[in-house]
Amino acid sequence: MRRNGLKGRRSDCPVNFAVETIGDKWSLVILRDIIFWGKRTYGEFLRSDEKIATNILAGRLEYLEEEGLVSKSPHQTDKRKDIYMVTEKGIALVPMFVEMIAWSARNETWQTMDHAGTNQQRRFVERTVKTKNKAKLIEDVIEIVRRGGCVFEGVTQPSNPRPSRKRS
Amino acid sequence: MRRNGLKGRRSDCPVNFAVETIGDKWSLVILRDIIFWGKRTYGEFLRSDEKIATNILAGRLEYLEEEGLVSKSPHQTDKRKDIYMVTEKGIALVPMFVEMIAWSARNETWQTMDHAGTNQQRRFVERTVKTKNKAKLIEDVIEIVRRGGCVFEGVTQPSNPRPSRKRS
DNA sequence: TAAATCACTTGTGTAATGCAAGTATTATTT
DNA sequence: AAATAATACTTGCATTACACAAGTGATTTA
Repeated sequence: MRRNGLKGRRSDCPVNFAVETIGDKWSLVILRDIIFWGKRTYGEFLRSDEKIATNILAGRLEYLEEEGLVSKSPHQTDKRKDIYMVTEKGIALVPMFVEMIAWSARNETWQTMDHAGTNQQRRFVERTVKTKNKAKLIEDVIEIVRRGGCVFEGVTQPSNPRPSRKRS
Repeated sequence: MRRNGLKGRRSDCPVNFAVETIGDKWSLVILRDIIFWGKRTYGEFLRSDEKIATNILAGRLEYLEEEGLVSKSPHQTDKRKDIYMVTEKGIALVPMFVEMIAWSARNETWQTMDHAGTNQQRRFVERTVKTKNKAKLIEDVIEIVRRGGCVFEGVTQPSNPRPSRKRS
């Protein structure tokens, strides 16, 4: 295999590689929206609870596409929209997502926050903590996502209207 | 359990919680130094390959202590130094570290970088990817760290001399 | 006891992120 | 058909995180 410097990274450490590649404030949140919530369009990402700014979202989607973690393709019927999907490279992050969720769920600070989630979410989070077979859980999620599905089905938010300018 | 708002977080999502809590450019690198390399002092962290700036390191150590991920205690014999150790809350991140390492190791961009690591490192990275029993690997690491050890033994870097000011 | 080490702080510059407003294109409503 | 609305952005500016260089005081070593 032809090796090629540090590619602008601070070191060759795999922990550092992950931190530098996906350790910003938004990349994993966007991938979560796709993998767990089945969101696929710019507008759907914008409507997430975390309220990403429009310019940041545009930049992160461009970055994730460059990194090969998501793919972008035109919407079949609506020419205004593009569809963002997670690639195999992005799906490879599922084990990390599961451990991140399990860590948060075991963290007292998270536990003592208010939670507004559905039963479906609560059950999944609990499963990441309690399962005796994490590999199976991870495989299940990967299979669902490979088939074009997502972990929590049928719950994308409707859009809010925007105030209109009066005509001249 | 008494719940208590979002504690300044953007949402109640466990993925977002992890991103906001440890998703900066340095927290996980410092914890890696403790858990994997057995580093314990400010100076040892400074000498890591990633070359963290002195002020950033001071800030991150303070933050990690506040979050309860590391503990700080005076050095037994050298009054200039403090010893930083990983707490149980920090040890709980080991499964995430293992999956991060496995993800990077399976990522082509990382694979085609130059690697200067030791055989010990290479074997560990390979094990995260190839093991049939990830739970065992994780338990092994946690046990070592709980006993005050680290994954890669006996390899902390010596310090470099600093140019001296002449006396008046 | 001078020099070196150590764990920082301070000052300043740059990069990432955040907010509000605007724009071009396409879709929908009247 | 024309107006309105929706969608996916961009632009300009403010703020926060991180980066670099140079110090400082306490302690240890030569």
